[in-house]
Amino acid sequence: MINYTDILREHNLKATPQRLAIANTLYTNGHITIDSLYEVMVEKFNAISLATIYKNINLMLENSFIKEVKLPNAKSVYELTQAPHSHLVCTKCSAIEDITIDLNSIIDTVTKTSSFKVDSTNLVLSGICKKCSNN
Amino acid sequence: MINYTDILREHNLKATPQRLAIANTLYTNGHITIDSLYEVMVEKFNAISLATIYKNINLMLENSFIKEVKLPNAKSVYELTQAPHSHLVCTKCSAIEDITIDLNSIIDTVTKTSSFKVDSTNLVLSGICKKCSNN
DNA sequence: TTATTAAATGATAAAAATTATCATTTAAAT
DNA sequence: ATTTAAATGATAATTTTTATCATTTAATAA
Ligand SMILES: [Mn+2]
Ligand SMILES: [Mn+2]
Ligand SMILES: [Zn+2]
Ligand SMILES: [Zn+2]
Repeated sequence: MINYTDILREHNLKATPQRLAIANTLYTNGHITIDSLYEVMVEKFNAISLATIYKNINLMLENSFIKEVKLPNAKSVYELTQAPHSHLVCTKCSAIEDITIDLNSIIDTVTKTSSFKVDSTNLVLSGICKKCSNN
Repeated sequence: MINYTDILREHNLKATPQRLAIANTLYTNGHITIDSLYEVMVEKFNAISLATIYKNINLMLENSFIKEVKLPNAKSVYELTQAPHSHLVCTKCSAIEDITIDLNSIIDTVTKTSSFKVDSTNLVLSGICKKCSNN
């Protein structure tokens, strides 16, 4: 159980018990949908409102405390903001893995060939994870 | 005005006037949201139902006649299925450009370092387009 | 052609997802 | 301890998407 009080405040977010729990849920689960997050949160706060989940997710996104990951053929998942990274998604078991890939050579090529200035990247690779290729 | 009758049928879709119009709208506009597509379609069929748009978009996705492109901080856009390609999105003017990038070296690296078998890629690069960097 | 039929459409209701409102509570700063 | 702006929970409202169903129509074959 990590204490996210200071990090929340650094992102201009009051450190409420609900937000601390959201942060820890994201830390524990890695990537989670709104629905799953709500389910987990109800365990911890039996009277929490779904509106609180939505409001906090939106605020946390605006303040870059979390990031949204849009996946093909699935609902978005949310994660704590970390160093930029890409995602591997298994089409069999839906597992999501983080992976750090150096995209600089690609960005350079794009810059040269299209005169488009790349600021950020979003890469999702779909396929079969290690576990599923064995089973 | 391209005639999409045969191509629709190849995808097991009856060539209705509404579907032919959707296909041509996608061909003309390139990438379009559900809302914009509906607006354009109402011009051509003043009594078209929004349900028809949704049902056709979903069917066309299932039959791979079209693809969905999920963008950061924006609604999904839809496009006719083409050769796999990536997207450039301008954060100033929201313009979307197609770009073909060879990702094989990246896929190879991922396969070797993570034993994950990559089947398909989804890459969106955000930044400033040529037009916006000049203005 | 005309007849047949499964599928598509449009109108609408229903459901699901998200946001707005507001009285009450609370975190954070005095 | 007081103050206050913000957060929460309850709920309504809105938005988005899907389901239902009577009617129409595209595709096939007589
Ligand atoms: Mn991640
Ligand atoms: Mn495209
Ligand atoms: Zn798997
Ligand atoms: Zn631009």
